[in-house]
Amino acid sequence: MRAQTSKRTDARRNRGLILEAAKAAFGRDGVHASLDEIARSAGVGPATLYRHFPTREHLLCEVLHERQAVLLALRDEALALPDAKSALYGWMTALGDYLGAFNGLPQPFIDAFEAQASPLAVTCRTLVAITDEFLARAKADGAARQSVCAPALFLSALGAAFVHDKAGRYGTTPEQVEAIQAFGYLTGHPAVDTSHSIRKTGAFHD
Amino acid sequence: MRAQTSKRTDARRNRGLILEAAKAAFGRDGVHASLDEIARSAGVGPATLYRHFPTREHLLCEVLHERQAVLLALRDEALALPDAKSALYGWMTALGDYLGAFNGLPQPFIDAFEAQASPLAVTCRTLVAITDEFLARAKADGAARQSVCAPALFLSALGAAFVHDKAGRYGTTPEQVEAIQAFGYLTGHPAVDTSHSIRKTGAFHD
DNA sequence: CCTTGAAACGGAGGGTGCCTCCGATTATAT
DNA sequence: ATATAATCGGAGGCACCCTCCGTTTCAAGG
Repeated sequence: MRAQTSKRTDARRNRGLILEAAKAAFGRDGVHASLDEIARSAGVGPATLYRHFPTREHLLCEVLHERQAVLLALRDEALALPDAKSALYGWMTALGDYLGAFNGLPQPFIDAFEAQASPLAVTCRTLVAITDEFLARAKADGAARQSVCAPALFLSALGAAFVHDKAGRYGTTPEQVEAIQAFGYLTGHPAVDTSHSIRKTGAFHD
Repeated sequence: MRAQTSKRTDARRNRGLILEAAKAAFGRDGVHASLDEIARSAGVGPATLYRHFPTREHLLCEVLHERQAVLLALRDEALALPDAKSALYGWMTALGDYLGAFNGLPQPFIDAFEAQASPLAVTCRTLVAITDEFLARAKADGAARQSVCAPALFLSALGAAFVHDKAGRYGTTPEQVEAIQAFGYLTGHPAVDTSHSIRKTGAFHD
């Protein structure tokens, strides 16, 4: 959250140049864009980049801040919807768009999930928390299944984002994938949602 | 499918050594394991590895053959089930296990999806075709939603596999993620399944 | 304006991984 | 036993990541 509060003007300037170059590179080449190349196109040495952003995740995190503002605006928009189901669906759509900002973005999020040291981890937790808000409201309204939990739903969003833009290549559409995420591929409900026979691993195992 | 049909015995021997080393390395380090390291641990030079397997995907594809036998056996097992829903669910579970064989395996599959030159592309198509069999039967039985198509379902499986083993890290379980994949997170059905008002992008947009 | 100390810079370079030449080696056929 | 063709593997080029350290630049104080 801290802004470019550095003492020297050249440092602030370079920081901005690097962020600009990184935004372009991540957008063009995905999250695995070469950091040396980013430094080069920003007109700074590699060491300067690493001094400002110790890891790729730090850089990525800062570049994402702009997109996060959009995401939070969409959250507010969705929160204002009277229908809990539409609100949750709207949030999940916005989340999907956010996670599709750069090619390969779900991967660092997954990694951050396990390494809480990553600067993305806090973002991760925030997104799960917001998801939980929408989910709780939808559950209370009967709009979401009772057995869904926020972390799993967030993971599901990561998985969907992972495959989202590849749908066109194989005779299907992103909307189809989203529909499976939202409504499943099977008909009916899992056993745990109907309070009948709560066996260990769901209805159809063995 | 062609076995080790090479002219010289040392070539066949090396091929086997490389496959053995690769299986261990992929299992330990995931699909991004160092190829030079695999060659080293197999006791051959890097060039030998690349002569036998021009790309990482070729090597991966061969290593996966063993697992594919298991997968096909599970398919037969599922095909024998009288219930179409259990059959489809069983297949999706088997597919998920297969895709979880090595850490990061979904990524090469996604890549193969777009580059039909990859040796994994044919595997990809086969898996989609099998998925389609189970899906068609389930649809006819009313066990699967009508608007689900096999490519989208396969992509969904890739997405689920991508996040599958990370569930434990964040207070949820793989089963939760599978449940969302199978039954969705929302209640009810999408508009397209009820033959009412087929608008372009589903029920909850805008 | 000049000095001066600290902050910031960036080139050089070490480590690793990918992949390919090409001279050396080895298997097989005659 | 020899010839020949298949196979091997080390060396090395290239890209990327990241860091050390001598040099430059800022800005505060005289």
